[in-house]
Amino acid sequence: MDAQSPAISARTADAILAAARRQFASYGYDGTGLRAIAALADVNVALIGRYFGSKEGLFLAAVPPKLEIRALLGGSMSHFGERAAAIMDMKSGRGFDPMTALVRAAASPACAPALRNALNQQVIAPLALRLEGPHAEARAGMIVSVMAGYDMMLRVIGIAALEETASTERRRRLAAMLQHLVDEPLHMQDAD
Amino acid sequence: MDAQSPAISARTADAILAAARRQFASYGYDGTGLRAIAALADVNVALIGRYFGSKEGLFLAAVPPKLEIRALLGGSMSHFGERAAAIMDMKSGRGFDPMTALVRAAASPACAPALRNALNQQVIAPLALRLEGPHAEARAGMIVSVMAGYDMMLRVIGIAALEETASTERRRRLAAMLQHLVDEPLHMQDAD
DNA sequence: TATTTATGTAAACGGTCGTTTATATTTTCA
DNA sequence: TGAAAATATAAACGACCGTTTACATAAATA
Repeated sequence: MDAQSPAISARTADAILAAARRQFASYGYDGTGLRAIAALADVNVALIGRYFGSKEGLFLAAVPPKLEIRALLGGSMSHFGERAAAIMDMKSGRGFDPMTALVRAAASPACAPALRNALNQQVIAPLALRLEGPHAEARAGMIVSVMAGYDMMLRVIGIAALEETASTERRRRLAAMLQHLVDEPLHMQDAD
Repeated sequence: MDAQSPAISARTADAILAAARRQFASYGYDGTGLRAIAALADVNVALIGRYFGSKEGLFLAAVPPKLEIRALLGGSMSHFGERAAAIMDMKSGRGFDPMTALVRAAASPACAPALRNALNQQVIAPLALRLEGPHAEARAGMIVSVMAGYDMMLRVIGIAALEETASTERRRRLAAMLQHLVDEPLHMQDAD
C-alpha cells in the first residue's frame, strides 16, 4: 500500500473517532490527551498517529464534520426558534454534542481556523439561505453566536441562573432570541 | 516575615498581573505558559510561584476580579442594549478584555468554577437587580450568554459573517438582542 | 559596619505531552 | 504452506510544562 496512506481498519478508525469526540467534547482540545483517547477506544496510542497523522488531524476528522444545522432547518422558519431551542435543551449527557465540543475547543489556535470554516460552510451558509430579508449572513452568524453562548454558559461554565431555571422557561427565552433574529425584517418595518 | 506570605514588591506583582491578563486573554489558560508571562513582565519565572503560589492562583488573581458589569449599569436600563453593544464593539486590541479572557479560559477545568462564581456575584447578580419583572436572574444570565457568544464568534473564532458586517449594523443587532431581554416583561404582556 | 530581612535569580526536578521508531502479530492470497 | 501485505504493539525520544530548591543580591535596620 501507498506509504503515505496507512493501512486502515474501519472499525478501529471509528472507535478512535468516537472516543475522540467524547473526550474533546468533555475536556476541550488542550485538555484531551491522545493516551486517554486511545484507552477509551481500547487501542494503542501509536495507531492514532498512523490513522490520523496528528492530534490536530484527529480533531479535524472528528469534530468539524459534525457541525451542521440540517436537523434544525427541516420545517418552517417561522418555528425555527422553538425547534432550535428544543434541540439545544434535549442534549443527553451520553451522546456527543458538537456545539459543546466547539465551545470547549474554540480557544485553541490549532482548532479555531477549522471551526471557523466548518461553521461558515456547514452552518451559517445553509442557515442564511433560509433567512429572508437583508443581512441574512450576519443574522445567521448572530443566531450561531446566541446558541454557542447559551451552550457555554449553561454547560461549560454552568451558570446557576440558567441551570436553576425551569427547562421550559429557558427554552422559551432562547427560542424568542433566535426567532427574533429570523424575523428581524418584520420588526424593522416599524423601527427607525 | 511570615513564611506563608512571601515578600512582595507591588511593582513586580502588578507587572506579573498585567502580563498574565494579556497572555490569558490572547491564548487562554492552557495556551499560556508561565515562562511567557514572566518574560513579558521582565521577571523571573520563580517569582510567579512566590507571589501567586501557582498558575491557577495567578489566574484567579488576574482575571476574575476584572469581570464586572458596573460600567454598563450606569444610566437608564431602557438604553442598556445600546450601551452594552457600544462597549462590546469598542474593544481595542491593546487593552485587556476580560470577556475575551473568560471565553478563552472557560474550557479549562481549573478556571470554570472561579469564572462561574465571579460571573454570578460580579455580573449576573448586580445586573439582575436592575432588571424589572419576573425571572430577573435568568434574564441576566441570558444577557451574559448573548454577550459571551458574540465575543466568541467575533473575536475568538472570527466568523466572517460578523467580521464583515459594518460595525454599526452589528451593534444595532446586538443591542436589540440585549434590550429584548431587558424589556421582556413588556413583550410578555401581548404574548400567550 | 554587621546582621537580618526582602527580593530576585539560576538551575534542576518530575511529569506529561505528541510523536516516532523498531518490532510483533495477524490477515491475505498466490 | 509460504511470502507479502495489513494491522497492532511496546518502548523510547525530545520538548515543554508547572513547580521547587538552593543560592545570590539588594535594602533595611540596629
